[in-house]
Parts: sequence; C-alpha cells; structure tokens
Amino acid sequence: MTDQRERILGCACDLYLKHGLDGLSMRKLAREVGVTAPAIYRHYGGREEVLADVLREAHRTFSRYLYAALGEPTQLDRFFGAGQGFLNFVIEHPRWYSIMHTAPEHLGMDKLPEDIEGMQSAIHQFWIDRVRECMDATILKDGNPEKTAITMWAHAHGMVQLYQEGCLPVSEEEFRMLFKASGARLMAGVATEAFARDLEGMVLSETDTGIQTG
Amino acid sequence: MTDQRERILGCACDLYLKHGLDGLSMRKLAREVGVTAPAIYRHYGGREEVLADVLREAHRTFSRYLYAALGEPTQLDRFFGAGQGFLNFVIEHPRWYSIMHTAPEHLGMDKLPEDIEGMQSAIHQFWIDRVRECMDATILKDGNPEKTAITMWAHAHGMVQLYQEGCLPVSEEEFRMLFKASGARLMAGVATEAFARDLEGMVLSETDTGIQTG
DNA sequence: GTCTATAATCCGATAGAC
DNA sequence: GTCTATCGGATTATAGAC
Repeated sequence: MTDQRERILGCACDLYLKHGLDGLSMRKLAREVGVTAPAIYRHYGGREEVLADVLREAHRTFSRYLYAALGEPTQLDRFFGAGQGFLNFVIEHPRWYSIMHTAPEHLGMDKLPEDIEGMQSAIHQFWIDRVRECMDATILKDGNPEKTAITMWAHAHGMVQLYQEGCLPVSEEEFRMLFKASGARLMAGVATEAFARDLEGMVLSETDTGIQTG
Repeated sequence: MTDQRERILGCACDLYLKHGLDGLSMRKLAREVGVTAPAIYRHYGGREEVLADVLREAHRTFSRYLYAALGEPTQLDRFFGAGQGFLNFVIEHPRWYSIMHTAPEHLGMDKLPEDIEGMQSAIHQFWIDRVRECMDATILKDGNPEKTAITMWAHAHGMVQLYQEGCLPVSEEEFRMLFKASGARLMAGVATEAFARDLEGMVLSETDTGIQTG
C-alpha cells in the first residue's frame, strides 16, 4: 500500500527533525511506525531510499517558503519577501536546511537522484530571477545576475551556518536583526567609495564580475 | 611515553585528513599506529580526547596560514594577505577547515574544551583587528569593526561551504577567482548607489549596523 | 605498555514461516 | 505484509595476563 509508505515517510521526517541523521536508522524508524524492521523493506528498498524521500520533503517545504513571495506586487517586495521566507525557514526548520546541505555520500548515495538535483536547480534559478528583476528595477547594480546571486547566496548561507554552529553567540531574535543588517551591509558595500574605485583597477580587471560604478 | 602520544596524534591526523571523521575510529587508529586498540587507551582517555587533539592541530595550522600576513607592510596588504591565506588553507586542507566547523556533539563532546574556544576567539579577534586597521586607513567604511567582520566572515565561509558541497560547479582555479571577485563585490556593494541611500531609511534605522554613506 | 579476549551495543539487510 | 530469527559487520571500551 502506498498509504503505508506515506505513513513511514511521515515518521521518518519526525524522527529526523527530532534527532538528526543518526536518529534515523531503519530499526528506530520501524519502532516509530509500530512495526518491525523487515516490514520497512516492503515499502523502501533501503535506508538510502528513505533519506532521499526525506530530502524531497525538505526541498518542497523550502520552496513553499520562498515561492510565497511571488505574490508580492513589486520586484523589491518579492526580493525582500524571499529573503524573509529564507530566514523564517532556516530558523523554523534548521534540520531541514541542514539535510539540504549534507554531502550525498553522507546520506549513503554516490550522487543525488536527478529529480532532487532538478529541485535544487529550480531554487537556484529562483534567486537568479529575483536578482535579475531587481537589476531591471535599478535596485541592484547592473551586471551578471548569476554571479551577484552567488555573492548574496554565499553571504546568507554563511550567516546561517555560523549561527547554527554557535559561532555567533546571539539569540534567535538578535540573529534575525543581525541577518538583515548584514544583508544591508552587503548591498551598500563595506569599502569606502574611494577604495571601491581603486578596486576596479585591481582584482576586477582580471575577471568579469559584473561590478559597475553605477 | 609522550613520544608515543605524538606518534598516535600524527596517525590520527593522517587518518582524518585522508578518510574523514568516519575513518577515524579507535580500531583503525590502532591499526595505523601498528598496535592493538586497547594500547591507544594508555595514551588517550577515549576517542573524544583524540578528536580534541586533532582539532587543536587544525586550529594551529589555520593560525599559521593567517598570521603569515602580519609580516606585510600596509594595512591593505595584511588584509588581503590574510584573505589569501584563508583561501589557500581551505583549498589545501578542506578537511581541517571542515572539522573546525563541526558541531561539538558530532565529535562526542557536550561542548568544546576551553583552550580550543580560546583559539577560536583569537582567530575571530584577528579578523576584527584586520578590519579595524582597514577602517583606520579609510579602506573600509567607518563603523563597528566586529559587525563588519561578521559580514565578511559569513560571505567567505558561505563561499567555501557552497564550493565544498559542490553547489558551485567550478574548478579549483575558477573558485579562487570567483572567491576574490565575490569578495570585491561585497566590498563595493551590490545595490545601486541610489538604492543604497534608500536602504538607510529602511532596515538600517532599526539597528546599529555601522553603515555610513562615506 | 602492550597483548588476547570479550562485553555490550548498535547497524543494514535477508530468509523463510505465516 | 508482517512476523521471528539471524547473518555479518561495525563501534567504544574494559578485564586481566604478560
């Protein structure tokens, strides 16, 4: 029955969200479902298949948080709305964010299933689209949307990682403010204007970075 | 003999750097050293103690890469030199960078030993000092050095994480350029100057972010 | 200080009865 | 579809002989 498979997946998600990857073994999963271990193998080929389904759930939930912003009226609202959705997601579901950034071999896979890679590409593309339309609206400097998206992605991801690792000794509410303020700093730039002009003649001359003086 | 303890630590580092955390069990460590498992317990109280020593090695090596930049003559040289040292470290020793950002409970510890936390504080302070002296030299905008350091730290850390997770499908050499170009983008800012001015009236009014128009 | 032997747990996965 | 029973393996850690 596919009904039972869904029940198993639900228990697997509960177990993972509560106790992490180590807490999600086939035996514990069976106990949570209320059956014995071999029964699970009637519905899933093995642990790797279960983890793949859990990972799909994580991506679906993440996408829901992001796509909600598409209902906003302006490019800026959609951009900030997506950022707010991202922040809400990582704070409300740290473990789901975590499994999305766990190396496949740590999940017992050589590489991710194609459909999951497709979900990741779609999310990546979502951010590039938000950046591009903010460039069109002269909110972001004109340039290569993909590279600008990577810069902002790296900053957001790094902030979250540092927070979740305990490198930033702040409360949840303080982190929300820190995250936004740091994002604003990225948008406005941390270098003085005089030095930013010098920068163009240095590293920027070697590569296509999409930076313009505006 | 403390001689033997050092030999064990050396083997533990080799084992970890080659095969990761899962590859560093007491049994495998014993085999690498050339003795049986119980012998290790004469020199280390348990696996957790071994991991703590490996982690100390990681911090020591990282510090060496960073502090080399202190010999440079100008604030800018020291700043960029430290950035280059950071980049070299993460590319040459990804596993050492990784264990430095592994949650303590994943190393079998409730929390990190105090001396290791001290090493982390020293590194954190090193970056704040680099930022502060660049503010003094009007390279970076005046403001709160600690907060600006966090922004740049998050960006650098995020870039590395995305690269090491395979989210950035680039070669090592391409990543080096991408890392520097993205850092330049952070320094110069991604928003248009017009929008950056608007930003001050929005999120920045709520918090002390240290952003100034210059 | 190192050994043999072993305790006590955990894991993923399977065979075969019902 | 689920069960009992089990295989084959891993792990940390300890007891006691030498």
